[in-house]
Amino acid sequence: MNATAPKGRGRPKVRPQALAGQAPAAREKPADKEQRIYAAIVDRVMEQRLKPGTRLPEAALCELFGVGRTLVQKVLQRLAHDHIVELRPNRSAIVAMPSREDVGKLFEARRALEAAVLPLVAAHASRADYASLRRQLRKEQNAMHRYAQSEWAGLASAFHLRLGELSRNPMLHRYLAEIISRCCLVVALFQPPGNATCEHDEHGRVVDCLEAGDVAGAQRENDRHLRDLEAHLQLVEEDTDLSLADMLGLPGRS
Amino acid sequence: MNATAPKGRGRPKVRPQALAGQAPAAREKPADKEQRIYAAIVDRVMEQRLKPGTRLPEAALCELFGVGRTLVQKVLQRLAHDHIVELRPNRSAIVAMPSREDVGKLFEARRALEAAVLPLVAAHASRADYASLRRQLRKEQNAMHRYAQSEWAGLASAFHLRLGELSRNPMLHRYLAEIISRCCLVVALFQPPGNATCEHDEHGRVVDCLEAGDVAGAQRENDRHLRDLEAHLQLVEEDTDLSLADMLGLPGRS
DNA sequence: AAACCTTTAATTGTCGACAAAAAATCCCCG
DNA sequence: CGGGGATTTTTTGTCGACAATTAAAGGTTT
Repeated sequence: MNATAPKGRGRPKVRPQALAGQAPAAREKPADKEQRIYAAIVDRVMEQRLKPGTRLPEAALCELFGVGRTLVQKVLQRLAHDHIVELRPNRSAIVAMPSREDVGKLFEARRALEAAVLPLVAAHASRADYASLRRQLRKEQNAMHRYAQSEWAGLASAFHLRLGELSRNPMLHRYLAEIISRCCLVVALFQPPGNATCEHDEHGRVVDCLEAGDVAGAQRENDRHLRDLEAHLQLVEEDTDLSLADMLGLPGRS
Repeated sequence: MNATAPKGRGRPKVRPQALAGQAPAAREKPADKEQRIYAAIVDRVMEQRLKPGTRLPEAALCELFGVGRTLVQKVLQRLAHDHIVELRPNRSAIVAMPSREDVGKLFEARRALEAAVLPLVAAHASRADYASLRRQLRKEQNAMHRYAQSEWAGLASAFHLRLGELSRNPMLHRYLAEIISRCCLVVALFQPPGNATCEHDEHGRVVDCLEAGDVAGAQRENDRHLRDLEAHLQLVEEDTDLSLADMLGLPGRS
């Protein structure tokens, strides 16, 4: 028996993957431990380093973050509530894998919610808010032109997230944040690397309309933008059903 | 020392209140235990038997439902995420007490969300759906005319909830459900008993517009209905701050 | 060689235990 | 008689322990 080909019985051991970036050096407030773990996982999902379908065993997370299972379970519970992870009974939690139907409903909800948010933004936003929005927009374009995709993906999401924040409504902001993080998941799932949607400053046009007081126009532009985004997804899914159907439909010659 | 006036030291014992209706007779699926507890508490809040500010100690819930603290904590976590209960560090969880500002934001979010949902309802609803909606409406009116307030409150909420369901969008449905349950909380908090808002079939008019294909009209009617509802709240709050201010402002003569 | 059964380890579900924090009471002192 | 601490009790925060479930590999039979 050698190490490369374990011949022992039972289930093969899975090696805990590198996930946590920073180790907890000094003692921290006990209340924020949970938030730290939650944020760490969400960030990894948003920047697409944690791909959909990745298993998240509790024990591994415990070691990585240096906490007990109770904390990890609480975090997983919250992540599951936000549909970031999928929680199956008596099975490992996995990063959520939305189905094709889910994606349709997800974007439908996003369009509806952002359309509902825009009037509030127009009503509440001050000149300084628009200025900071423009600043963020420039950073975004900068990243896009540098082909820094992973960074750009985060910034593009941040724009929409900021819109939710500018609505000055905590609940709508939270809902939008949840939907956007799910959309990042979908992009990671359906968009092979390198295929970035080259957007021609669609965000900028939304801000233009907003600042000019044209709410309906902003809604129209944003709706079109989101539909573009959805349409550019490569709707192919490496499903087990598909391969099984192939194997059954064609009598294998090997 | 007698039982009516405990003179022992330390914190006085709190008696667990009657909360759980049915005892778990036979063994049930372990997966649904959590759902049962969650639903039980939400129901009590919706029917306003659990009033805002009521303390919910974990140990009491454990005894009442016959489960360990882990389960209870999971449920409380979920309830807190939905803003049904408020979870303060190292303190008992209490049924949420939204502030006056929260109420404004809450109704703002509700108006925005329902307005966003209505077009989807009009797009997806079949004739049978409208029929069942009408049936529900009649039950609601019946309860109103019988002055069965607690029942009516539940049915009135159920109407809006059903609208979310008819949008055929699980996310928007869930968000609306969360907002509506919070609104029930608010009504329980700001509306003294017996003061029911006598609505003149405002729900019916929404359905009329919807069935006639007049989405904008439905949105207008619903928006007005919700503003009415908010306006009828008695914006008085028996706050500890208020009574304290009273005591400090007026030199007591007793 | 394919299907079935057995074995084994991984993994979650749930619980009680212990420590820490907070609140209410009592005691002491002015 | 009132105020400030010490004390006790309650209550939550967190953890490891044990049982139950699931998945995977090995072995066996046809």
